[in-house]
Formats: sequence, C-alpha cells, structure tokens
Amino acid sequence: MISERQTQLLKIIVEEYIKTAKPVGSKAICDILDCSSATVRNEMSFLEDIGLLEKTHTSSGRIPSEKGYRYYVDNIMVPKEMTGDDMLKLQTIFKNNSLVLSDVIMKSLEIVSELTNCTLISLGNSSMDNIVSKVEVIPISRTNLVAIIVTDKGHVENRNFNVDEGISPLEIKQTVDLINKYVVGTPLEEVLSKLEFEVKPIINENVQYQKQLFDAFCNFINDVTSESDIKMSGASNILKQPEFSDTNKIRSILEKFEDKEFIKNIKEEESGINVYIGSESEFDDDVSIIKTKYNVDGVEGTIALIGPTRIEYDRIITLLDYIKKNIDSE
Amino acid sequence: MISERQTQLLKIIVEEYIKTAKPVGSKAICDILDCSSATVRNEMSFLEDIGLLEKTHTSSGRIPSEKGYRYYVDNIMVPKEMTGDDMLKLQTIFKNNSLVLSDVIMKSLEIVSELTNCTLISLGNSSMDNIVSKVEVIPISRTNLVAIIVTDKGHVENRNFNVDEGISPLEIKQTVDLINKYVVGTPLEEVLSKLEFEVKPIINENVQYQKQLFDAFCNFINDVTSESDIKMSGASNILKQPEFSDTNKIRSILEKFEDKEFIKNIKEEESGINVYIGSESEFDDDVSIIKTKYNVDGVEGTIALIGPTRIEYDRIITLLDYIKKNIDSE
DNA sequence: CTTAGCACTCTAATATCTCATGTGCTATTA
DNA sequence: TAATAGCACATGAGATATTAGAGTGCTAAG
Repeated sequence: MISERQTQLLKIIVEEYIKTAKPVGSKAICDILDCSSATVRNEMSFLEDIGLLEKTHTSSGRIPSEKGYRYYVDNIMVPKEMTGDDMLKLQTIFKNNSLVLSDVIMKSLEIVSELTNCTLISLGNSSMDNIVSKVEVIPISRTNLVAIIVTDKGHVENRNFNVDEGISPLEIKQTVDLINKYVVGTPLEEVLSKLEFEVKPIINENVQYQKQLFDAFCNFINDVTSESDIKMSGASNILKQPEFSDTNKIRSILEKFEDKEFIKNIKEEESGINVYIGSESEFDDDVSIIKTKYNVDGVEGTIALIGPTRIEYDRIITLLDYIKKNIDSE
Repeated sequence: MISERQTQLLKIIVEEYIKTAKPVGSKAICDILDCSSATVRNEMSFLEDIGLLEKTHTSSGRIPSEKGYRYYVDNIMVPKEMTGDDMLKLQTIFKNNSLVLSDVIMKSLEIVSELTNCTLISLGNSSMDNIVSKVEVIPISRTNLVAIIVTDKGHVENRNFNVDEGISPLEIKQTVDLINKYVVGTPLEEVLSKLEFEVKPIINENVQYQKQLFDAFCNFINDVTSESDIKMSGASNILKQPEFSDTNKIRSILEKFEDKEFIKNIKEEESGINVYIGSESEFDDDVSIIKTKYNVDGVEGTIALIGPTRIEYDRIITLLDYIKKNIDSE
C-alpha cells in the first residue's frame, strides 16, 4: 500500500503526462504538493522502486509505468463526468429513433473516434443466438444461385454460389422447403448440427433433393456463424499522437489494423468496461485498449477503443459506458 | 520531339529512379550511353529545360518530373511481360471456378497489393443496370422490418428499418405485392422513377396500402442506387515506400483512404488501363493511380492501384490488364 | 522527515567540418 | 559542330563538438 501523498503524486504524474506527453519533473510538482522538490524526488524514487514510475533516461523526469497506469486506473482514477459537448454530439444518435442498430454503432464509432483521436472498432453481430426466420434460394442463372437467410433480429446474410450442373426450380424448391422445415425457429449456432444430423440423412436417401445445393448451403451457414462483422473508424487518428511518430511503429500498427484475424481477437468476453494497458492489450506495448460488450435483445457485440497508453482513461471510460448503456437500451 | 539519345537517356533515368528512389547522376549513365559524363550532363540539361527532368537541389542528380513520367508512359515504356511468379499467384484465383465475382475481386486486390506493395481499391457493383428479380419485406417486430431486393445478377441488398406504428402482415403483403408487380424486371436505375410515378399514385389513392412502408422502401432503393461498394487492400503498403516516410504525408494519405466520399471519386469512366500521374491523380502529388474498369455481363466496377509516382508503370499496367481481362471473361 | 545545495547526467538544439557526389562552364579536341 | 576533359563550386549527409536547460541523486543540516 502506498501513502496518501504518494497516491496523490502518482495521480498528478499520470494526469500531467497524459496531458503533455512529456516526462514530469519534481519542480513542477512541489507547488501542488506544497513541499520541496527534494521531497518530491524522494517520493518519486520510492514509486519508481515499487515499479509504478519509470524514467526515460538517468536524469529525466518520471513517466508512469504500465503498472503505474494500472494502479491509477484501478485505485485512483475517478471516471470523469461527461462534458456537455460530448453528450450533445452523442445524443444526436441516441435521440434519433429511426436509426437501426448497425447505424447507431457506426455513427457512435465515428463520433467517438473524432472526439478522442483514437481508433474505434466494433466487432459484432456474431448473431449466434439469432433465430432463423426464413431461408430462401433464388436462381440467377443455370449454375449460379443466391441463398438468403433472415433471422428474427432482422439480420440478413446472403451468399452467391455456383453449382456444377443446372438445377431445376422444382429441385430448388424441394430442397429449400426441406431446409426451411427443419431450421426455421432454430438458433443460428445450432443450424449446422441440425442440417448435418436431421436433414442430411433425408437428402442422402432421396434422389430428388439437391445434394450440391445442400452442401453449398451448409458452407454458407458455416461461414455466417464463424464470420464476424468488423467496423473501424479513425484508423489514422492514432497517428496524431506524438508517441506514434516513428514510421516503423506506424506501419506495425496499421498492419495490425488490416489483419482481420488479429482484430477478431479483440472480442470482449467480460462485462462492463474493460481496460487493457500496454502489453495487456496484446496489440502493442505503447497501446491501450478499452472495450465493452453491448447486448441489444440478444444481439451481442464489442466496441473497442484503441489509443496510446497515455490516454485519458477517466474520460474514455465514461464515454464508452455512456454508449454501451444507450445501445443496450435501444 | 526529342532525339533518340535523349529518349534513351530519359528511359534510363526514369527506370533507374524507379528502382533506387535516388536522383540519377551523369557518371552512372555515361557507361551505358557510351559517352562522357559531360555529354550526358548537356543532354540532361536539355531535358530539364523542356520540363522532363528535375533536380532536388542545385547540384543533385536528376529525377523525372511529372511530365517526364507522362512522356515515359506515353512514348517510351513498353508494358513488361508478366513474370512466371506473378502469373502463378494470380492463376490461383482465375483457375478456381467455384469463386464468385466478389471473391475473385477481393483476392485479386490482396494478391496485387502484396505483389506490388501498393494499395488496391475496388469500387464497384454499382449494379445500376441490374434488373430487379425479387423484392421482399419481412417483419421482425411490430415496428421493425427488413426489406430485401435481389437482382438478376445475384446482387442482394437488404435494409432494416423502423416504422412508427405496427403494420399487419396483410398490409405488408399487399404493399410488397404491389411493388413487386411494378418493379420486377426493371433495371435498378429506373426503379425509383417507376415507384414515384406509377406506384405512388395507387398507394395514395388506396387506404389499404402502407404509405410508410412504401416511403421507407423508396429510401432504401435510393440508397442502394447511390451507394458504391468499396473494398481496399494493403492500405499500409504505401508506407513502405521511402517517399512516404514523413508522418504528415502518411497521415494525409491515410486520411484520404478513410474518406469514403473521396475514394468514390476514383471511379473510372474510361476503358482500358488509365494512368494518372502525380497531380493528375487528384489524390496527392507524390502518388500515381492506375485504374481500369471491368465488366462482367453488365456488372461494372473499377479497380484502382495507388502507389508512389515512382512506380513500376510497365509492370503494373501489365498486371492490371491481366486482371481486367480475366475478370471480364469470368 | 524535510530541505537546501551541489555535482553530475542527459537531451536537444546548434554550429562546424569533411567527404562524396554531382553540376555548370569553358577551353580544347576530333 | 558535337563531344570531351578539366576545374571551380554547390549541396547533402554524416560525424563531432558545444552549449543551455532541465532534472536527478546524494549529503549534510534543520
């Protein structure tokens, strides 16, 4: 446990460094703490010993370490009240009832990325527990078909695919009717096993059903259930931060933004607002990720904000919380 | 008109600069041209006078000017033969018959961006001349509906929207049947006027038709016809080029990549392979854009490659031409 | 426990120097 | 007349030195 004064010192250093991006020296602090710079130095030295502060070189001021930020977020920081300005901008979304969920999310990403100069990512609509309302297959040409699936949450997926030989409208109708009969009312995540164990035996026994169409449909379902919908806003914002002025750094971060597999892993499993600082983010040591999961009538998704470790935790957490709550109650 | 030797000199300088990104000096050239460096310098000086070459500072070697690249592309360059390696990689796409157009395009973008270290953009499926095959509206909840439209080319668009009051299944069916009756078989670009002038009067006269649903559907069509589908691959590749090592430059380019309105303007109107050098690209003076339009049974789109002005024009043009031809014959 | 004082460290900005490369010009050559 | 050799000059890039400023650690005294 650290003393009252040490706590206050850490708070000042973290907040000052977040504001200025420059190491904080002892002189700047002694006024606020009402003691001499030497005393401040002693305390700083202690906080460095226990790993909460760091130096950039032997005689520089202090900056918070990863552990320092963590201590600050967990024990010191108080979520900042929303400013009227931030609130106003976000309310243009939530007060507008004609917007559909996906629009609400996209607009939220855009506004927050602009407000914070960070990169916002939404991973969502995994729609696993959506229930199938309707399946349809529409022939386009002799060998090309479109399959459409609509869920009870209004989610629509479609897939264009080819078959080797022509299929007659009757064959299509029979097969699709059969599929519909079994999968309507089934949650998406159970559709594949239902198709495999209940529908496939029937298809195999009966010549009139289209095996090729059925297989293509299974692939489609498989992709839909494993696919995640990624949205991103403000990818270039993070470059405005002084810590990302090195070209190699920029490149490595942008490459990660482009790597869908990597981005998918950001998905949040916990509830509430979660903060991952530096290496905890598994993204980059100079980056923090603040995430939250939303849930609108069973449609789940994650909103993640990516910024420098030197980020306004108190403000961002409030912002994301506000958005999460508003989306949840959509 | 410039002399044979001057032409050769320009060719050497352009190609050498493309390879090394360093200004080309006279000494390096006199061996190839079999004359003294002084002679080369005289010729260089002439090419500079007529605006084909530039210097980075008073006593540097020469680099091609925008006009120099233009002259090179129009009059000197010979499209390079495809290397076996490039060919092989691309054939994995075009030899695979089970791929649908959108996959073919996405994979082409990925491969070419990797092959060239440039950014690839596809703008497409504007689908204006697609013909409507089917329109469907599915109720999700009392006030939430999904509209789906399928075209004869297998293009599917869907839109989730809200209405103020509940709508009965009968009202939906009546309205959708009416819409279907008039728009099936109509090219997308004509649907809106058909709705306005043929369907709207009927809706207005008859109480049983759902005006709100109809209006929402019109908005949906309006968005579909004005929307363009943007795909991008290798956005961070361009940073690997030495001319983009300045953070501000990087930022300004990445911001343009994020600006959908800006990207939409890249759409190509002409046929063949089109080269826009530097300021001609209207993107950035240090950037060249090489575009081409593809057309598969009426589905049109543009593929654009964005790279530094110092780009391997001869290779890229061949690559894009190969892709265009293969997509066109899909 | 706190503080004043002092020697020491390190960065960042600036200036200086040198070297290699390349130019323009002029007189000379074929 | 076109090509060349020679030479003075310009510039960027890299190495090195200098300086001012900010900040530290440590010690001894309050």
